[in-house]
Amino acid sequence: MIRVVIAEDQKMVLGALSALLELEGDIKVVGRAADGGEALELVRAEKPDVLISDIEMPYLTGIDVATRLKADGAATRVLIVTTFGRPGYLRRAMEAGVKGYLLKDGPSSVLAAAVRTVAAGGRAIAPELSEAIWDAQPDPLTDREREILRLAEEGRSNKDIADILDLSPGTVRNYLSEAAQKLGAANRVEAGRIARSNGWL
Amino acid sequence: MIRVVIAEDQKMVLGALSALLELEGDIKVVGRAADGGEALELVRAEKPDVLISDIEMPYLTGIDVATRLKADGAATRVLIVTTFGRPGYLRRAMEAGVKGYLLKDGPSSVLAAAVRTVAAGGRAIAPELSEAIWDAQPDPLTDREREILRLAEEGRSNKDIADILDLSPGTVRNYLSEAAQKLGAANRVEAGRIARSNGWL
DNA sequence: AGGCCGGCATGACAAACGTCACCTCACCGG
DNA sequence: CCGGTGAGGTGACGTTTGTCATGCCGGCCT
Repeated sequence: MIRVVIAEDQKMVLGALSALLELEGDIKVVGRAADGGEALELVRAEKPDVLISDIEMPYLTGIDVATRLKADGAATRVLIVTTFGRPGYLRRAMEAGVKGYLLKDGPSSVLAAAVRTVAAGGRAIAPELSEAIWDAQPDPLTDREREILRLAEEGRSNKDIADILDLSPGTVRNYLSEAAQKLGAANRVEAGRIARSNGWL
Repeated sequence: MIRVVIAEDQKMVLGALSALLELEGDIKVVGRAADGGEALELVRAEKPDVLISDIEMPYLTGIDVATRLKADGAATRVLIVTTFGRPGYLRRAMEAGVKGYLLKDGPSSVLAAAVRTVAAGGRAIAPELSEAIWDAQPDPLTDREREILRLAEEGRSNKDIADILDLSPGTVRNYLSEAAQKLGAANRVEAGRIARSNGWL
């Protein structure tokens, strides 16, 4: 019997995925979490064979959880199920020691199979992504650039950002200009979109 | 036996929701659609008691589908299940004659109950929203403003937008300025965020 | 016909942005 | 101790935005 914990912030989806897996004779859902913190606690307490997790969750993302479990040296294997096929996400997930990465766009029938594969020590990557990982350039942004870009994305002015980060407005301009160049964008808005679509924000 | 069709573009979630409902003795899933067009065809063919639909779907949104069914004079009642609690969406949904509106954030246990309520002719609105609908101001934007704001959001310059819409750049600036004032925003980016978070884009 | 929009345009001005060259200073590794 | 190197800053310059007042025109209402 494969014991799994599921983490997913949309409770309706969490319940539905549980129902889906409970239909399988060889899989047992031993825990449900609606955010990253809960997921981590549950895995530590239950030591399931597999953690199925979304990426975008309050407080701790699925990748954060995977990173901490890896640091723990936990035996639980992580299977990410997410909406976003962004190469940057997949890359970071792999670096966090994740064993499986599926898209919610994909057929639900593959979920149980992926759980079994991962529980048995294998890997399960959504086919549409297994190729994309090769040409996934690494994140070209520095931490500062990322931070500033995130604020710029929210519609804040250079001065606002400068106040928040305790920098000079000129420095903010420089970082933003640099980021835009790296990303091949004509302005902050486009830069934000490009970075986000690659999973770099 | 309540016959339902489910429309949801994330196939994994579609499968999971089906599984969840199939567990109920009195509900039968007679069709699954992964986009708005399919959903419409299926409902017309199957004439189910209830259509459970997401809003954001390729080609036709859940609200579009509801609008067309209303125009058909179809007996099928529509239950929206979506991620977004945006007042504007709920408002538009109600205007499209939708009978139920749930959030994916809510507990999965309410889904079956909502299906029964709606099938019986009642209404099922997520409690966190039933109040919000009262103070949902109507969309203050004109079509032109909306159109221009959408392009501005993508990082395009006034000149780009002017070329696309065959207007003068000055006019574009004026519309954007007007939209920002209406929305209480300091710039185009903030305006875009505000409009989007209200479901006006 | 007269009046009143709504959609579009212009011109002017200030503020915010994007780009570049160049500077400081702390730190780190020979 | 000296030469990188990297985070942060400055100043100048041109471009893009945001704001406003003003004007034109084609419907539309009465």
